[in-house]
Amino acid sequence: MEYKNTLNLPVEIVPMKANLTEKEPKILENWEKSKIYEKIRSKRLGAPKYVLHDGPPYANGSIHIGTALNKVLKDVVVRYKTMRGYDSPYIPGWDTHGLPIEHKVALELGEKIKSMKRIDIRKMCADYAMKYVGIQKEQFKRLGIFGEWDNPYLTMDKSYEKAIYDVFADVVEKGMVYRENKPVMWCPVDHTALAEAEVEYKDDISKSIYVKFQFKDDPKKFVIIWTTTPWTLPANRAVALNANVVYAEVKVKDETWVMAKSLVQSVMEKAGVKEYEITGEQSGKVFEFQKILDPLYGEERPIVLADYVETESGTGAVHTAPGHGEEDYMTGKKYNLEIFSPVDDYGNYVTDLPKYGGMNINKANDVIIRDLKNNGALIAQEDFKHPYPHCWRCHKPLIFRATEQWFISVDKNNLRKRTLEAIKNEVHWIPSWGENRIYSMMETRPDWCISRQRDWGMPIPAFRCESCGHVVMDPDVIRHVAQIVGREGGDAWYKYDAKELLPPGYKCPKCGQDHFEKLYDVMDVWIDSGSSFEAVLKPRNLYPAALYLEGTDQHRGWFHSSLLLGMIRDGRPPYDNVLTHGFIRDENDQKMSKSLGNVIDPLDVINKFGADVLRLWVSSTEYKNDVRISIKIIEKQVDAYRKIRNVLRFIFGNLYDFNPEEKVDELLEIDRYALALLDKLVLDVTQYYDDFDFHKVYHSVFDFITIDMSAFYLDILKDRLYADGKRSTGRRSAQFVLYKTGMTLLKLLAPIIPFTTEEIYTTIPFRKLESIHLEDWPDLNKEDRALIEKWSKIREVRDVVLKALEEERQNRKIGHPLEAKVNLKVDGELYDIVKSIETDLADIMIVSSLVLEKGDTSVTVERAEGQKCERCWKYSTTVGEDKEHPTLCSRCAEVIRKEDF
RNA sequence: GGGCUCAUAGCUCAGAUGGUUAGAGCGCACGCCUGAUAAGCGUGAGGUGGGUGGUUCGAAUCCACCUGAGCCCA
Repeated sequence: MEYKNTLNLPVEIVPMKANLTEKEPKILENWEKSKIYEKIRSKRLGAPKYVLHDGPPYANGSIHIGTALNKVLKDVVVRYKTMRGYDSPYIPGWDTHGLPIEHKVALELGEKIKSMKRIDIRKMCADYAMKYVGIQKEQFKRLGIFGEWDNPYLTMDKSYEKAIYDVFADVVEKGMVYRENKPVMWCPVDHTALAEAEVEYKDDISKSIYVKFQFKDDPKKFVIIWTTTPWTLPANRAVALNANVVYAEVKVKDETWVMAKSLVQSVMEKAGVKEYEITGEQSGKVFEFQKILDPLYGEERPIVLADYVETESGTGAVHTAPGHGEEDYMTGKKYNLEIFSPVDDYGNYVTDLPKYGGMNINKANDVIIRDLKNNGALIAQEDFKHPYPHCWRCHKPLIFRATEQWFISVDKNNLRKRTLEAIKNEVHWIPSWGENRIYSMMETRPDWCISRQRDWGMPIPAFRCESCGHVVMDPDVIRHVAQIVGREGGDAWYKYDAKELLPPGYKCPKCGQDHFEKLYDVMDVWIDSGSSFEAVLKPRNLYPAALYLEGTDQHRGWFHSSLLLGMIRDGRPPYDNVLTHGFIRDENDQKMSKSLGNVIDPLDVINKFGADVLRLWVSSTEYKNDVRISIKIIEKQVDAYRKIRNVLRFIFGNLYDFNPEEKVDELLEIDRYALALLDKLVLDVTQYYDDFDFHKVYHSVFDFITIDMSAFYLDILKDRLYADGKRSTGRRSAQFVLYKTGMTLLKLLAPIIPFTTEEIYTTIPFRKLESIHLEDWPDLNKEDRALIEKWSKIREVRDVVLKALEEERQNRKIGHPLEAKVNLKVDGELYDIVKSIETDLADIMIVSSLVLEKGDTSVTVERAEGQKCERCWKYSTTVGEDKEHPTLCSRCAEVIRKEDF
């Protein structure tokens, strides 16, 4: 008789080879075909809601690893909450307006764009966005993200666009929108405003000059400023010093020049002054609000303080033209200076500017330098090479030029204060430092510049009266336009003329006339996405959201804009919790970049290893900080995946003849211990999911699988499963625990590896539902603490025995542990513990026999007595006793006789 | 330059309130098994806790500074 055939060896139900790249697409297909997501949704209908509101990624390219990280994290949250019994819908969205798309379209069009109508450019932008919405959608689905992919939100949806206007009308109505000059980058050749992304920096040579500004109450005292843009001097409104720099008073002939002390020598060399004397020094602070006279016009101007004034070059003093520089503008706002910008679209001074009106600013440089020389204000001049912004299209130098922009005031109606309080009191920030981060941003941020001189976005619904020039920004008008936009989309602004967009009979509130022109700025896209709570959540009755989950860059981005708009519209944040993740770096902690060649493409990972491997990687990281990825790191996850899969395969392979409906009357102690460990695992893992600590889920499940199951429990179980009678108490007890463990592990892992858990769930014979993702979370049972403690002591004894076995293996006394007989001595409490399971000790150590004695702890190993049983491979003195089965031990002989082979 | 953040074995991570020789898994090395087999089991070697100072009887844990890295501003 071939005794091997009488063993209950595992049957391969779950194949060892994962083959995810082929299986996952098929599972996806099945999900779609059987509408699993819809079934999940309807199963949770009426349950308490848990709303994770999706922040819209920008639709201008394939997904990258960061997007993948973000979406997988969201999916894990949503799947977990769903299994816990919440109604947790996920409505994915896309950010579709904005410069990056318009920029790409412009690149494709080239020169042609200059002759195109706005509405046609917009059409191309919309097409471009739609193309990538489609691409990204498929990529997200392939990652295993569950959501309403057939009904996502797009910021260019008509209904969404209407919601933007509804929010905006509110902002206007509350008096928070104003219009003011602000410098933007301007190309005088293409006469258009440019965004930072459209600017290229290259070296340029500028004329730098050193100019004397006389103190008002001392005609012999001057502050010396330095500038590389003489043409901005006519727009000068102040001189800025640094409060933390020491300024010297330098005697030059009968004059006193003020400049940074550390720069005196170099300035004097440039000015060709050989004889001078430092007669005093002052902190920059003391000059604040002193009056100086402008050398071109003789106007009185204040001295102000600004910490961007540096002493690397120049004089430690600069003039300040708030209409011609970002920093100057900030200083201008701070000191309430005029934002003066006397330059037109073509780079010429406006005609009514005294002295230089109508002149091109490039020519004006020389004229102004000459004038300064003539009136004695110029003390030095040189060429200065520095990086300077140029137009991406015509490659000519740009200028800063103030134009009319729209702003949302952050301080009107106490908005900033109320928002700061809400940050502290109404939102839970995870990790906790997020609160501090967004708080200090909100505390110091300037007013929100919301207008962009572009075409691809939501038009700012402003009209200008053709009679009196009054600019209309009226909430009722906006709501009227919103109705039209709700029907026809933002394009309506370009399709219809002003009369058709305004309410019938609308008259200018200033002059009573009724002829208007439309203005053509569009909104900052942060208004678009920041309005999503209005556009997406409220209509679906999902407001406010439980959670926003994005990268930490969104503390200034989406969290920030959503918060401000939420505070204005509803007086509360649109979210209760904000969870942030870090950024992805390579294994050397460097950021990913094409030039470094360290970019990992999520699609490559999916195509090579499978989405579940990528998701397993996500779950393994402490994503609240930055995380690392590389091929090597992914390959580690492949190993981990194999281990998990193999243990599940072993578990279910031993359950081929198990029927969970049949009662198992009695559990062995070690089996109850295994269940206690499982109970503890479920409790721990649940807590970790609740805390969004997915890496702890990963590690605790993985440790359970490898340490508690594979290396301990399952290894010990083999003899019982294989060699005991098929229906014996021992085998059925083990199978019951395996069944519990297997099903529980599938559920615990389902949010992380949805494909594999589904594959196994639909393969094994125990499935009750159509999909693992329709299952509920495992029950939470308090683990048997005493049993766990008792057995952890037993396991310590086991470690000592194992070590002794290893020694004798090295000494060639034994090979397989079943060749050993162990003599174990322990004392005290430990003896009592071990004694209580004495008959199982040999099996627990996986040796053929074990003799327990009381005494100082010691382990000795000798060759097992008796013969090796041909069936169970244990050594036993009972081998040979049975006449019918002379090569079997008594246990096996009995099993054989009882079972019918 | 400013705000926030991170830095524990090759890798991924643990390590309330400062207190015995800093832990786990993976990987690696060596060995066992060949009835989980492109599997399984055992043993072992790996850490000046980024660096320098300080507080303390005592610090990976508290403080300061420095270095490197990241996000957001300027």
